[in-house]
Amino acid sequence: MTMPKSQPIILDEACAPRRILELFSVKWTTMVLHSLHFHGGTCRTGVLARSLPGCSKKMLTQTLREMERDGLIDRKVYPVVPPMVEYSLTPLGQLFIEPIELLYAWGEKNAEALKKLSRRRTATAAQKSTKGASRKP
Amino acid sequence: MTMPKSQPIILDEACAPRRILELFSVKWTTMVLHSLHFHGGTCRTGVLARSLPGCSKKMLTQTLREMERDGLIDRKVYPVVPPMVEYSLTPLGQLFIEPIELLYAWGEKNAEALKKLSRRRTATAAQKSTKGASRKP
DNA sequence: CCGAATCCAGCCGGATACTG
DNA sequence: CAGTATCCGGCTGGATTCGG
Repeated sequence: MTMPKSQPIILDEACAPRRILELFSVKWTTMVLHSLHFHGGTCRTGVLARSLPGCSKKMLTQTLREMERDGLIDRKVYPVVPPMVEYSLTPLGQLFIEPIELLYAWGEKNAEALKKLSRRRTATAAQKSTKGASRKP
Repeated sequence: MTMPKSQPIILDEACAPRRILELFSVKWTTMVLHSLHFHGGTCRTGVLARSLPGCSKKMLTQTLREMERDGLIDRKVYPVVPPMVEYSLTPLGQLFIEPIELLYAWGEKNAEALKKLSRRRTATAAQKSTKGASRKP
């Protein structure tokens, strides 16, 4: 009766599940959380960096800043020389460990089936047109 | 003995769990899978589009193409007019439904706690320098 | 209704150099 | 060691237009 004939919007931008899927889609975030957890909930910048091959220093710093702003991690600077900085999971960050580790375990369990997933550049890499370069001759 | 003193790389680029986290980090992919599942495993482009507010047509098409290439979905074109195209989950795609729905449910269950996650632009939006624009006046 | 092609501003993200 | 600042090529992705 009151149901409109059109399809309902099932992934409203504000709903919690969608925000989760979006958080998971922020590059490096889940991996940082996983790595932090793996190291006991706290670890230094360098260790974090070394555990994330493929993530540049710049990317790592940016990600860490964002995560700090979002309340997922804490940053503690020790006034020593050479400098030492430790990142640790906040309670909110810890909350995410469960689903992340679940996903992680699921990945291990299904490693075989997942080999079929071939290339995975980063995202969309399909709009290379046939032209190459001619913009400003 | 053979263990090196340095920290091990725990998220090697080739390991299955990492590839999963990366797949989840590809914008729209999990949402498309979820939406497809929600609609019974198959649905038309338009319905898909309407269920993903915030996703432009172009993005949707690109994502669908990538997913098709990766074997996550199938695309079927009906030679009718007006055109009708249906996308459906492949067995590989179906495999992902379980963890995605788990995550989805987890999000609903923890909706309260997740409200703390404030802004979530898209990813990194922190490198705005102080300068603004002067390149080519 | 579904999608391809084109245009193009704006950001992404690596490399590098520099501070403390 | 940790982080910032700057340069800058190239991809991202929205808007629009055309086609069946």
